[in-house]
Amino acid sequence: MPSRKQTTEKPKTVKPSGKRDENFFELVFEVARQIPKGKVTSYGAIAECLGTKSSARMVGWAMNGCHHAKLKVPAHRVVNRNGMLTGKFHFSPPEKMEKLLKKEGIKVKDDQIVDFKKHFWNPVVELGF
DNA sequence: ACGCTGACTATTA
DNA sequence: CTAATAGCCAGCG
Repeated sequence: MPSRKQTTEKPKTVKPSGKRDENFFELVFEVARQIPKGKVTSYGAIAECLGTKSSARMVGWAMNGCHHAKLKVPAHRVVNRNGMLTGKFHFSPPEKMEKLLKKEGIKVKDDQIVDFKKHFWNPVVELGF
């Protein structure tokens, strides 16, 4: 095989539309939209899927602009590694988040998802990484 | 331009 | 076991 520069290169999926990672945000939104109903994931999982595992904060921060995105992003399906709805206060109203989760069949107790592992959706695996 | 903050996570004490 | 700290990167004052 030809010598391929493999420095700290991130795998990154190639967009069929030929659009590269315009912004980290778009990529995060895209993955978040792939989350099936009744499933949840963590910022770190998405970050890892993008190749920036160490920058889980950027994922959550990108979510901050989810309202700014053209398409809707199921940010309510994205929680922290503990399954806690840390970002519920960023919703309007905050209770909307757990309400949506419960509506999708996910039980939330004390701002925390019950059986989080059970509903966990790994983008790295599901997207075919 | 510098420093603080933040929807996180992993490691160490 | 829980608590504190470091690493992360971009926006905002």
